[in-house]
Amino acid sequence: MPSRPSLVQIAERVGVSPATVSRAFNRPELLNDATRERILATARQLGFRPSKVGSSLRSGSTRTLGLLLPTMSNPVFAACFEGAEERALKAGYSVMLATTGYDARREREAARSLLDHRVEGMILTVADPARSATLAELAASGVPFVLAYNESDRHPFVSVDNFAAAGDMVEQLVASGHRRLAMISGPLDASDRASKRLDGVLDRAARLDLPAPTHVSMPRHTAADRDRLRSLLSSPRPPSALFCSNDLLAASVIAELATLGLRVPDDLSVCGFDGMAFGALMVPSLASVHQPSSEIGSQACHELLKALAGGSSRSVRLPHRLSGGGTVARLAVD
Amino acid sequence: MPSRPSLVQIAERVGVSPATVSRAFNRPELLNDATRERILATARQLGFRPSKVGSSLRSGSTRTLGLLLPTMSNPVFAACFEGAEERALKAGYSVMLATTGYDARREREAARSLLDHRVEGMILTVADPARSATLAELAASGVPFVLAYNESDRHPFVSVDNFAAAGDMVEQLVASGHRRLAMISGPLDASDRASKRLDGVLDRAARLDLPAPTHVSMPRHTAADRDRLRSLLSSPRPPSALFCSNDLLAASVIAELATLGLRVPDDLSVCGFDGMAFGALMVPSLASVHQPSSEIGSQACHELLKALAGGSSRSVRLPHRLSGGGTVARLAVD
DNA sequence: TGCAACGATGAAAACGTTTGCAGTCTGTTC
DNA sequence: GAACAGACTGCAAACGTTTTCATCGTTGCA
Repeated sequence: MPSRPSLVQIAERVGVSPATVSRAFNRPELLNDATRERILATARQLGFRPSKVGSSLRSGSTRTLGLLLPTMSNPVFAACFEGAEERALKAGYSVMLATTGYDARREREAARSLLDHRVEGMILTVADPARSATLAELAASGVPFVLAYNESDRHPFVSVDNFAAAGDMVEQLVASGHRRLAMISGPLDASDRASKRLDGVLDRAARLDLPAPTHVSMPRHTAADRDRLRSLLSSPRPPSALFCSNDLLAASVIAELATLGLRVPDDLSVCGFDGMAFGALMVPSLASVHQPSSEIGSQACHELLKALAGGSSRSVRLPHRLSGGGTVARLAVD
Repeated sequence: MPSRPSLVQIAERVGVSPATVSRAFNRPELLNDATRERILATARQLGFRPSKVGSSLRSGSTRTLGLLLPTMSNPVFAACFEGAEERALKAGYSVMLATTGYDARREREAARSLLDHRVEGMILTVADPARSATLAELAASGVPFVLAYNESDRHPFVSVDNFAAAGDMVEQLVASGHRRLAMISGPLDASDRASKRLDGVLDRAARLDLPAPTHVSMPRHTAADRDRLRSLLSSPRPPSALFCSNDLLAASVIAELATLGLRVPDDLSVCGFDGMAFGALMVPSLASVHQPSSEIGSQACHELLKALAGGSSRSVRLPHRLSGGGTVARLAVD
């Protein structure tokens, strides 16, 4: 197993200068056809491919983007990744991915590591853009970045309008005859999305003269806590519909309800937020606010690339869409 | 926005040699306390962090691993990624992730790109290790790699024993009173796992004197084709249980069955393979062969790190586990 | 014939680090 | 007082590229 040959060794072998070998790969049109072929043939034969490490150093450009997302276990972020990756690939960029597990410390470390690798730009989702140390550091570093899913008035982002979207779901629940709602979320301080969605729910409920929806916060983002769920349902006038701040949580809620002997939607309606592909496969299918995750990723990447090309990134709000599902019952009017 | 300072500029600023600055970060114990502090302070103040590009070039080590997986939309691979990432992180490695979308061409391009970036090792899942051009190239390159999910007698891998695992599921189905089985998979030539699982099913069925299970191949890995499903069920003696070669496919099958008016498990039993976390949240919960995806990722990474440390990687078969679920009915004996 | 322009290639510097070797102190030991 | 050890730091080369500038033939044209 020969240690990878370098451009210089190819040059020696072929009997040309390193510059010429370099040109054979980067500016092939500059070379005499015969020379070029001779070089490429030798390169192929020896298994040579130019090292990006060397070229990054010399050119000052790594052609690599950093992606910093909470977790890949949430299909929303997985889709976002794929959207961004595809877009990056088309533009000739590679992707370094790091996950934070919703942990601020890991988030900071990972961002630093990405910067150390000299990624040229970054796409990331943080807990709360207003208080994120990571974001401050990133801004100070001068490396362009675009937020995904977060909303911010200080930094470019790509997301849906969480406030409005949550409100629209309330409206749809009301249209189905529901008036007593509850919002279920994970820890609010670890997700500005969840906060915005809750605000949207409360606001719209108020406008529609609904009784103020209860809010229950679960200890984890994507798993329902059985006791808190039970206590919510045993209140004097329990909700007829549970709006969960994300789809995984909704699925978990439904599963917990089943263990409590409650069937969805017959005994209780449930809906989520995200529109993950999987929701459509559930039986009954999960009602949700669909956000175009893959597009969020690709758009974020697109905006980032604009910045890298010397332009500047704009914030983008992509349209959401209510995807009705079998988990919300149509109630007879009181 | 000041362009990132280099180690040399810090050196000048502090009034020491570049070597000393380098040591402040890599061998701090070598330095006089005062010097070290002066350097680190200036570095912090100017926002300097040593560039991995420079150090990779000089040291010949990028401390980066490549991950090449079919898709992040399948939670199995997402979990595998997270397992590997965590393990890599602990060892001080970063991760470059690329997805192939089950496409051989993209697979090859992505592998090359990772090699160009001089990843020190690679973890990957290919369609069929025996015929993979990517794998051949990779082996020729001399970069160590470990297969995940694939099984091979020529390359190190980490996976479950697909043949045996599928057989065990057959056994469990039989224990629940099922005798007429069907296996549903995606395109076999794009997944050696699916093939092995099918073999396992056929083999065990034969041993148990079952009627030979039908096999239906769907055009896509994770989506059921309605027509093929219908034609399977309208055969003279239709199966009572459908064994799907992965969980996403199983979920899709269940959803399709629902649109055909068939309820699971009352009218038909369904089970999958993967044990994705999500299956447990389905109602009823999805019966499946659980493979420890996160551990597959971390073990693969572990084996890879062993190779990088000068040792060699061994193939590992991790234990599978049948996770009984509500989607398989317990039939009365004929 | 002379000169410009062009095509093809080479020489060398530069990118940001790391590290073996050598050097300068200081303090210690006979 | 000399030799020496140890602590600390500097010098300079090297890693694999890219790119500017220069060079050398050739060709086209006046």
